[in-house]
Amino acid sequence: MPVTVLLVDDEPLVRAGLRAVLAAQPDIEVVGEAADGAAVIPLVRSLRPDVVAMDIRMPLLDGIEATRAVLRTVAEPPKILVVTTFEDDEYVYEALRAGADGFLLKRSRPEEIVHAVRLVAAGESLLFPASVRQLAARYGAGRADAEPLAKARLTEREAEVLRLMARGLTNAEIAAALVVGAETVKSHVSAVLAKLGARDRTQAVIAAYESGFVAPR
Amino acid sequence: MPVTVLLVDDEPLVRAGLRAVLAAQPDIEVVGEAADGAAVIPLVRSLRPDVVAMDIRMPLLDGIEATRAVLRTVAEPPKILVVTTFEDDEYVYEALRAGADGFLLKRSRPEEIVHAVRLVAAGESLLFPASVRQLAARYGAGRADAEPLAKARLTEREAEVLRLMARGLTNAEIAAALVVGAETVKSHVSAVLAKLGARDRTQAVIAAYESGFVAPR
DNA sequence: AGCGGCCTCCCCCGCGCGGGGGAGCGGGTC
DNA sequence: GACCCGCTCCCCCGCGCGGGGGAGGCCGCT
Repeated sequence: MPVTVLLVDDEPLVRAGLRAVLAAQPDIEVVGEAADGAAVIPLVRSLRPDVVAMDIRMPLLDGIEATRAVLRTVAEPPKILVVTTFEDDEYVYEALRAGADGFLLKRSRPEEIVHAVRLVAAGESLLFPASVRQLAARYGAGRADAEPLAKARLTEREAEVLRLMARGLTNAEIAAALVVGAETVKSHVSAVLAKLGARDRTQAVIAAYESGFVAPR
Repeated sequence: MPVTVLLVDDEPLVRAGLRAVLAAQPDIEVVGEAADGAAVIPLVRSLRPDVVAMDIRMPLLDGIEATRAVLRTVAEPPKILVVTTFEDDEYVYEALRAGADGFLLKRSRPEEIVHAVRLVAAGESLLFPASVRQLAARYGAGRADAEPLAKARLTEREAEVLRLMARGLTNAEIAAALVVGAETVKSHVSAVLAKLGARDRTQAVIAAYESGFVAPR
């Protein structure tokens, strides 16, 4: 019986890479993919994978929150293997605290990736913070640009407001649609902008499209 | 004769993803890989690829320097397709100044990646994902969705302004980017809004996404 | 019972935005 | 030459937007 894996990453290219690397192994089977953290829980329920390879920086629900959500809501949770780049160093520990079973650098060689999946599937735990620090130190002398959508844990109401923003509605129209006051909408909009790292509603809508939160028709 | 491609990225996962996406095409052949910019030149000399898919952020020699080096030292240089994670203006312009033939976001969908490789191999140069979509919409099976913008018939300058609007820039920033006055940008924005039937810049950006004028993901 | 998160609503305030006009200039067409 | 069009820049003006605060009610967790 092969190890079944669910891939969760917002970049199709990374998913394709993981799939190519893992599917080449006879004892590993990729059973599904997700592009954001919000889609993980239903997929885990229906596919019941042994391992979830989870990116940290993702739209809608980041890997840390998604890890917490899976471990909190699923009866027999899969092993969580956090897949990260060096920029996410700070978040690695948070992910491990959230209950992740191990982490993996995207820079890893294919053999290491395969090895990591096998190990966590077998119940081993991968903790190599030293190597992460090394890599972070080596490459970290670069930009400090943000991860706008990663920390974006929108509440239900905020997500609803963002959807309406992404349909071109003004605050007043959103208020009418949701049957609340205009000031309330302003509060939600401000919260959305802050969480997305957007300067104005236009940038928020762009982020919504870019992250796949809303899809062009 | 298939298009031959050399993959240059420091992350094996990204290389595997590109390879998986490109190798699935009968008319594209991945002839080699490199993990840093320094290894590119000898590989280009020996493999003579049609296209080099080049990451920007790499150890030893970044993609921009590697691009310059290849174009400076190789007799019949390949097309350089810069593959980048962030839609970062400075890097993009720097890469294009260095002689790159186009750039591609890692967030792009597989079809867009394949399309981009084919286009640069054919001698087309793609400056922005938007132009990729435009070309795709023009040659590919035209969707009815593309009509609002097709009918709008934006002038070149207006299209440029819309592109920058769709990247979240304010009027002042657009003015700075285009090296014109703020009042000029206002005029163009007004013209764009009128032609798109948009009430504000947010609706204009939505129309840009919905029509495929700019590409998500 | 306390605490924190979420949703709701309110104030003031600055400013970017968009509409309404107008105008000069170069290039192309007729 | 007359004409149109695209690009450029300018004026005034109203208003939606977003930031800065604050506040009360509800719920779930501890």
